[in-house]
Amino acid sequence: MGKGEQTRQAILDEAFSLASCVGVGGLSIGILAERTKMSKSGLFAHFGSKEELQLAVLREAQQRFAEVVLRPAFRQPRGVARLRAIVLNWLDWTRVANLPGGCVINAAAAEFDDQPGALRDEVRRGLIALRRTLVETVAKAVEAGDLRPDTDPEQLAFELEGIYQVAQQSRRLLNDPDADRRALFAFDRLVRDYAVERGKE
Amino acid sequence: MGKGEQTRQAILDEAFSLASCVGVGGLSIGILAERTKMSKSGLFAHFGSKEELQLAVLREAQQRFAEVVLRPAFRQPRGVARLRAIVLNWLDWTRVANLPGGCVINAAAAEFDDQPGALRDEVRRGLIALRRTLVETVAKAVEAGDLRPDTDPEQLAFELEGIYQVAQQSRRLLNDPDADRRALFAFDRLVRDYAVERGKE
DNA sequence: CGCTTTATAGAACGATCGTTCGTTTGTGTC
DNA sequence: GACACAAACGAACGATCGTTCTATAAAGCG
Repeated sequence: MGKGEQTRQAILDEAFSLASCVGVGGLSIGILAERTKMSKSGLFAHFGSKEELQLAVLREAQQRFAEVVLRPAFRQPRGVARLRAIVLNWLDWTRVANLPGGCVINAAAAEFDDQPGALRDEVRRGLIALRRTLVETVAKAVEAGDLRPDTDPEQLAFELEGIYQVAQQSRRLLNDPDADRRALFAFDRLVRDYAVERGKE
Repeated sequence: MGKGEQTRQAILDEAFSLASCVGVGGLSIGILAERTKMSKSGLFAHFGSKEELQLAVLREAQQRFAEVVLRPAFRQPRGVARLRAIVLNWLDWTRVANLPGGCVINAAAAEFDDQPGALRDEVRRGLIALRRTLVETVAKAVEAGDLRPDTDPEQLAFELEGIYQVAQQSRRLLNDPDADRRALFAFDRLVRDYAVERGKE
């Protein structure tokens, strides 16, 4: 890796955790230059525009999410176990990744959901991919016989995302120490609802 | 109402719908002055600082939420009927209120959840009040005999907020036309889970 | 009406924003 | 070591930001 790629990555690291606090839209080249001890113009040259920097941060976030949340979970056997692993990693990922100010992607989703442009498209792309992964994981849990055959994977994935989002908000804004516990409780109840009832099948 | 209060409200109206699109943090006095056909300084004088303007917008949002979502629902008899009315109004409130860019409060929650200050405090206060209202409504549904006595109102309120949040995201960002239907489906399943089973009681 | 108070306008402030340009420093290669 | 190229810098740009000040216009009241 050449010098250019190296510093670019260092900038991205700093931008990533900064965006966690101020949002992807709140990123500032001046402040970022200050934190990385670079000149504004020197930093700027690595991206060509602020939007390109923001896009790079979003892509970085998605990549780390896949590494930290999804990939380890896929070592679990297909079925509810894998689904549960995803939820557990998901709830933990702001701690595992360097995200002192919360999930970048979720914040960006709320920020850009009504502002057409490349940033919104990128966020959208990422969330659609995540949703698809969830749907497929649920579908495999059905195939594996963990969930009832009439389970609607899209509905279950929908509800899983809701659990995650409210957990984040409860933990971060309301300072609710029980947020994770409640999220897991909701997940378990959800899965129990859709589970095949072993005694009756 | 004097002239001052009148124009202040007009500014707030405009700021409210503008914040829906760009976020409470993205509000700009210059742009707001342009939209209201006022001078920056003339507009500014009504609030004294940008932060005070932002706080006023947040308070306005909370007041409208109470009027549009909660108050009508409280005309329903206590119990699941009232709870369902809240959810229905809730899902509709970005359409009923002038919120072309989505729920101001939820966006602000994601924006300020890690930035200490008066704005975060205000958002927090509003969301805590909402959560409490939900909890009490659930508790009354238990008293009314609609829900099982061992129902945990805080848990149910927690999950209700999750349903709302994912519905918003799915509708606004993913353009999912089924978002509201899925949210209602989740609500009904949730309530059925906690409902007293009439045949067995 | 006249008088006091309030509301609005206009110009300017310093700060910061993203961006451009020319130059200098550094890196990697023959 | 010399050369070609990439990387970083420093200064400046025009624009916009929130804010302040002073002056003008309007509103409210006797």
